[in-house]
Order: sequence, then C-alpha cells, then structure tokens
Amino acid sequence: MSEEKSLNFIEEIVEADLAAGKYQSILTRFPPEPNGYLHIGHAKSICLNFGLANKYGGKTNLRFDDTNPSTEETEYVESIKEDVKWLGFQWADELYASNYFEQLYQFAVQLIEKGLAYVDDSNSETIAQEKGTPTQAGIENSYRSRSIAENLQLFSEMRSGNYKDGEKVLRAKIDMASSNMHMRDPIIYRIKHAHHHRTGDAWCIYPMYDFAHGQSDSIENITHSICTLEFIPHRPLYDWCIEQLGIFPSKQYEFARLNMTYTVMSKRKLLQLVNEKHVEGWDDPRMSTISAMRRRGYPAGSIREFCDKIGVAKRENLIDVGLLEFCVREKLNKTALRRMVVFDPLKVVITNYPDTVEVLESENNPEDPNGGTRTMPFSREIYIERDDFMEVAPKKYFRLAPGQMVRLKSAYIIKCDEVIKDADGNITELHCSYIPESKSGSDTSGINVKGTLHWVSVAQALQAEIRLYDRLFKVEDVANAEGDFKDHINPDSLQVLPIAYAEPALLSDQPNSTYQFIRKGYFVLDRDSTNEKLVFNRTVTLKDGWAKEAKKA
RNA sequence: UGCCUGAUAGUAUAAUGGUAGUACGACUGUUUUUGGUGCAGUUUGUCUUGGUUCGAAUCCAGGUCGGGCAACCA
Repeated sequence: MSEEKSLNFIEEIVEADLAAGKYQSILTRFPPEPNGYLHIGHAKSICLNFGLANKYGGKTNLRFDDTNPSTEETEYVESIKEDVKWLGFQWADELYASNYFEQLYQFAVQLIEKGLAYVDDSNSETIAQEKGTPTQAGIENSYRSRSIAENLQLFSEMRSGNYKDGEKVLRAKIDMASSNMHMRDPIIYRIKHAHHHRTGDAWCIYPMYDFAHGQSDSIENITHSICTLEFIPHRPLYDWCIEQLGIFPSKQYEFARLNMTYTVMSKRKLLQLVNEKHVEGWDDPRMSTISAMRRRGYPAGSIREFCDKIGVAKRENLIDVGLLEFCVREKLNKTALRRMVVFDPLKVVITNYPDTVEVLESENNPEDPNGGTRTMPFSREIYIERDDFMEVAPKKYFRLAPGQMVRLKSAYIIKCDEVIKDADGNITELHCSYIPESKSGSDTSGINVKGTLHWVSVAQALQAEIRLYDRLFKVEDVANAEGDFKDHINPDSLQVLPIAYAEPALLSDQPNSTYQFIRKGYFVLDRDSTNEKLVFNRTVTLKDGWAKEAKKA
C-alpha cells in the first residue's frame, strides 16, 4: 500500500503558502468558548488544527473565546483542557480572548478615531429593524453621524459603567446596504454588567465575537484560522477589521462541521439533555462528548483515527456512527484483554467431572502474541449464557442443544445429556458430560465442534454490574427529524444488568484496562466501581454475524 | 426577491483536462477454540442541459437541488 495520501483542501492551502514563502511556519489555534463540554465535532476541529501544526512543523494555541461572561465558566475551561490533552495533543500557549480585552478596547478606539465606529443608543429591536432584510437594504440612523469626539466620549463612558445593559452599543460603520448582513454596521461592543470568570468585574463592556476573534488571531500571529462553514459570511468582516486596524493578516478558512447519525452535536442540545436529566451528566457514556467517550472506553487513538478517516471538506455531511464504532473496535481488538463474563446465567453441571477445581490457562489476546495469559478456575458447576442453549435448535445453530456438543473456551468439549426444569417448565439447569481428552491445548479427542462458548465457574465467579449502552436516539438524522429532538430519544439506550458473573481475573487487572468480554463486546471499568462492586460499561458491541443470520430466518 | 456556499456508489472521501480509486457498509467465499479477528472476492457513483476540447468529475454558460445569512451568542 502506497502511503501517498492525498491532501485535504486546507493542507493544500498550507502547502501552497509554505511553498510560496508566505510563512516560515504555521500557527493554528483551537478556540472553544468555555460554555460547555467538548464533543466529537470539536475533536474533528482539534485533530485538524493540531494535526496541521504537527504535520508542517508548526504550533497550535489553545485559546478560550471567553467574550460572553454570562455563559462561560471555569468548570468548562478545565474540562476542555483535560479533553484536548486526553486526545493526545499539546498546545503551545494557553490563551484567552479576555487576555486581550484592553488591547481590543484600544482597537475599538482606533476605529472610532478613524471614523469607522459609532455609539448607537437604539434598542435591539430598532437596530434589528433598521438592519433591513437579506433582500432589502438597511437604513442609516441619526447616531451613525455622531462626531468622533462624541463617540470617543460615549465609548469611554460605556466602559466606565455610566450606562445600563442594552442602553448603548458600539457599531462598526461599514455599509447598511451591504448584501452581506454581517457588514450592515455590526455591533462590536455591548454593555454587560456581568461577572466574568477570569476578569471578574473589571469590565462591563465586552467585545462581540466578530470584533474579538480575528483580532485575537492577529495578536497571536495565527497564520491559518480554521473554522466551520457558518462563519463564511463573517469572513469579509474578519478581513475588514484586520485591514482597518493594519494588524497581522491572519486568514480564515472554513470546513464543514461533523454531523453523525443517531447523535446530537450542538452544545445547546447537549446542555438540555443534561439539565433535563435525560442523561446523567456531560460524561454519561451515551453522550457525544469527549468525556463521555472516554468514560465509555473509546481509546483516544480511535477518535483520532476516525477524524482522519472522515476527511475534511466543505460539503455538508452526515457520517455513519458505525464508522466511529469501527475505529473503536479496530483499536480495541488489538489491545483489549479477553475475559469471560456471563450476563444471563444458566447453570451447567458436568456430571462426569470430579469434585475438584482445575486451573486453566488462556491467552489475554489472540491478536497479540506478547499479550501473555491468565488463569481461570474450572469446576463441576459452571454458568453459560442462557441464550447459548436451545431445546429445539434451528438449522445452523452451533451452540448447545440436547445431544449436541460444544467447546467451552480454553477448556473442554461438553455434551448436553439432560435438561432439568422446574414445575413450571422453566429450564433451571443442564446436565452435561465432558470429554476428558478434549482439553484445550492437548486435545486428542479428534472431535470437531462448531460452537465455542464462554463460561464461568460458579463457585469462584465474581458478581459485577454491567451497563449496556445503545445509541441515544432512534432516528438517523436527529437534527433534521420531525418535531423536537427529544421526541426521538431511544428509551432503551441504557440497560443495566445488576448481576453478571465474571471470571476472577478481573479483580486483579489494572483498573484502566480495556476488555473484550468474549462474544459479548468491549467493556471498561466505570468510575462508579467500588471494592465491593465492579461496574462495567459496554464500550461497543462485537459484530454479530449470528444475529444477522438469525434475523434472516 | 438578494447575497454566500456546496453537489462523485448507501455514507464519507480522492482523482487538480488523460484508466473514476479508497475506506466504512452490504453481499460471497475462506480461516478461526470468540458466529469476533484475519484473508480473498462481489456490489453500487460523477445532479442536469448545453458548450470548449482529440479527450471533461475537473474548464465555461444556463438550470435543478441542498446548506448558510436579518442574536447586544459563538
């Protein structure tokens, strides 16, 4: 396989800029607003920004876009830093738009001095109305012609706290008739008597996104400022501010944000899920947040791999969540420790097995020759999975059935001799006989069986809680589905098994191990675990060929 | 009614005027002490109409369809 991977359109721009000598090296930035937790969509942006810097020998800043004190909190800052680090990236500088408040203020003063900004006393309704519509030009109001001196005075008074919220705004004086709504004298400063998580009460006016973002990029000498498609119409304003101020010309480029099937990706909706308790928190394993995926057991590397696979383009997209799951399985298959856990037990008595405990050995991971082995007890009484037995077996059913033989993984071949039922006809246990010569690793029985089952010895079994997570929504395209997105929540997205039976090795494993419970899926120990109670989250299922086959019949 | 964007298998993404390729999915077969994994194979595509050209997914013109734009949010 040739490693000649084609470039995405942003990489092409970067290579062209570098080749033209436009920059010696590149500087990108990841600029989250600390008003929520990062989600998989942010991961795409993180991988893009940091990936570009890594690939071309540049650097990436982490910059918090904290210009709206009423929605931002330190809790979010901390979680964002943790998530970026966990994803495997290291930023050059940790910065905040709020670091630049004084500088930004001076930029605004410069604009006023150039006659390019004015204080408007109108209320928001009036401003909106005078802005016109996309098909109809806006109108210029009387405040627009205020003198520079008056604007300077008023803006200074705004800063001093002479006015209440909403009483005045500072607007850039551009073009009320522009076909681009963002150029119709956009508001660049508003009054907000709010406590800021970093600057406290030092300010009562705050710059708007459009006046903060580009200038922050410029102050940091960001060469490539990469954002999502909805900012395309902001670009002329981004460029206008930089040009009028005569500062470092950072350039904005836009790519299509990630959308994923069965998933919501907006912070607003995620917040709602948390606040209205549809999930247990930002890191509930069903959420699309980075922290949820971490808790669910997704390896950071598989998220990076996913971001690499989905590519970067300008076309709107809806990525199959199955691709993310594929990346997770691909990684985990090579690394996860194999263990046996029975979810829904059916007791099997091996009638011809002596009343002793035998210690068996089994590989930790058949994909990894250096993975080592662990031991497990085998005895006369074991549990198997209830649905690994059928009294009347259909065609192509390879599991246990009366008179049928199966192999117990890493142990012996057994044959089902008798089905024991209670008075109501429910199956309570199976009586089987084992083939002593069929022991794993030294099988001389010559018997070939199609089915291999996982099992756990009854007497030594650990009890554990298992949490089975499924997709949070029932519809593919949640954002575009009829009605409220909450109408589409999957009521069965979490199934808790209070007691499952697990092999004893799980007690001595490292707590941060990832597991494949053989034939059941990938699992990870949840942080809710205690010494008394193990709790496992299902990371992702295994591909189930039999389920498909059974469905066909 | 305006402006800005975009359109390639089911989903993504490449081909930068010269054989439409890759991944996931689906389907076959094969291997397997996980109905997992691996391996081999099959399947399905350039929105449309014109034009330029020896040659067009690519360039040009018109159309169609999708997305965005009128927060004192980012």
